[in-house]
Amino acid sequence: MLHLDLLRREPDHVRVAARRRGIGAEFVDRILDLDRERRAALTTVEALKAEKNALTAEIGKAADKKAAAAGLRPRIAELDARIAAAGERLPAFDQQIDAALTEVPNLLDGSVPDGSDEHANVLVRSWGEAPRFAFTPKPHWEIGERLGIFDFERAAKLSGSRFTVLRGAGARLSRALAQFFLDRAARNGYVEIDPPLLVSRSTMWSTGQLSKFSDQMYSFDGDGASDALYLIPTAEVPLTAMHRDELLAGDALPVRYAAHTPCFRKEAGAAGKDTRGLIRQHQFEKVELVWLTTPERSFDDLETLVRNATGLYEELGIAHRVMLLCAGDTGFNAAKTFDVEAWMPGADTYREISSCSNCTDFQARRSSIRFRREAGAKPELVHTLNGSGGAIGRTLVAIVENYQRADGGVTIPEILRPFAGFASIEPDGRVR
RNA sequence: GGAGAGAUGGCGGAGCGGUUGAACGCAGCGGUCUUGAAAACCGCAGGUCCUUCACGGGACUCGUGGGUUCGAAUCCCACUCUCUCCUCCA
Repeated sequence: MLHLDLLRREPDHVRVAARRRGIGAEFVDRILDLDRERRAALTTVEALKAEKNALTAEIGKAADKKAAAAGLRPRIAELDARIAAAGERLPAFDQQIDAALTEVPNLLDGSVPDGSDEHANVLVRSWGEAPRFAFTPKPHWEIGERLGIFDFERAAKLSGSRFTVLRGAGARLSRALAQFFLDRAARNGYVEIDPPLLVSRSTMWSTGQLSKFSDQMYSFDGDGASDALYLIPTAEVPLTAMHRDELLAGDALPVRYAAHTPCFRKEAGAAGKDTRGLIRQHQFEKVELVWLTTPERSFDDLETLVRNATGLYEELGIAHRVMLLCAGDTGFNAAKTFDVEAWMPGADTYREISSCSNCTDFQARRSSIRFRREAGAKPELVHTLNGSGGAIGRTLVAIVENYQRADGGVTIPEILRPFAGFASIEPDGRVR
C-alpha cells in the first residue's frame, strides 16, 4: 500500500498515476478528507490525554497518594469523559482510511509507457528465431496426447477442467525442468526455500493478494476467521512474507530466494481463455525468484532478475522476447513489470512464461519489512521484486512445440538432458 | 487430542501497580587514549504516529484484544503463537 503521507504531499502525483492505470482518482480526496478529520480528532484526544497523564503523574509523586488521588479524581473523571467523546470516531476513521488505502495500486515508475492493455506493451529486446518446420507445427496438446505424456481427459475425470495429468516422459520432463531451474537459481546466488503451500490470511493480505484478487484464491475456512488458510497462488507470497515484521541489517541485503512450488488459481474471469492444453491451469508449478533489496538499486536488480529469467530460455534454445508492460497492464503491486514471452509454434505467437516485477516499497509497507542501512540509522522499507524463473508447465509447452519433429516425437534440448536422463521422446512415447 | 511453561528493545535478559520507555550484558554510534587498531574508560542511543518552518512538545508501544485502577510490562479475562511432556502419525 501507499504511504498516506504521499497522498498528503503529492496528491496530484497519485491522481495522475491512478488515471494512467485507468482507474478513477476520486479516492484521493475522499482519503484526504478522512485524514483531515482523523488528525483533528487525534490532536484533540492527545492533548486531553497529556493533561490527564500530568495529573496522574502528580498523584504518583505526591507523598500522600491517597489524598492526592481523592482530590484529583473529579478532574480526571471529567477528562476521561472528554477523551471518550473526542475519540469516539477515531477507530472508524482509521478503519475507513485503511480500507480505502489498501485498494490503491502501487505508483508506476516513470519509465512505464502509457496504454490501457497489452497492445501498448513495449518490445524491449528479443532473442533467437522461431524455428522453421518443414511441416505444420502442432499445438502441444495434440503432440502431448499422441505421445501419452499429457492426459487431459483423465485430469478432467479426476478434477474437472484446467487440470492436467502428466505421464511418463511428461512427468519426468516437468521434474527435470524444476531441477534445471533450481540449479540455475542456486548458481545465480538465490537461496532455495521450500515454503508452506498453505498460508494464513494475514500472510496473504500482507503481500497484497487479498481484497483485490481474493476471487483467485482457494481457501479453507477453518473454525474461525483467524485460522483460515489459503493455497498460495504463487510462491511470491510466502517468500516475500518470510521477513514480515522484521528489521533486517543493511548488509544482509539483497536477500534472494528461489522456491519450486505448485501454484493454485481459480482463474475466475478467464472463462473461455486458453481452455485447451496446459497454458492456463488451476494448478501449475513454477520456480519463483524473490528479492528483498534496497531502494537505490531495486530497478537495476529488476534488470538482473529479468536476465536470470531470460538466461534460462537462452540455454534451452527457445526464442523469446522481453516486453515492458504498459500502465494498464501492470499489476496492482508492481511499479514496473517486464514479461518474458516465449515463442510457441503451435499457437504461432509469443506467450508469457515469466513476469518480473519491482513492487518497490508497496508490499514492504504492508508487510512491514524494513532494514537499517547502518547502525543508528532510521529503519527504511525494503523494495521487493519477484519473477518466475521459470514457469514449468508453460516451458514444457514451449519445449514440446519448439522441439517437435515431423514424426511426432520431441527432441530434448541439450542442456536439459542430464536433468531429464533422456535425449528425446519417440513417437511411441518411449524415451531415448 | 491431554498436561504444563512461556511471549519484554537489533540480540540475550531483569523488572514490589506509581518519573520504568523499561536495569544489566552483547552488538551500535560519538569521544578520551593510541602512529593506527585493539583493550580500557566516559557519553549517546528503541519504534510508530500527531504537532512544529525549526529547536522542541505530545500520544501510543513490553505477543494481540478487552477489563480492573487516578495510574498497568506488572492484577483479571479471552485469543494467538512458541517450547516441554504424553497421545497420535507421514
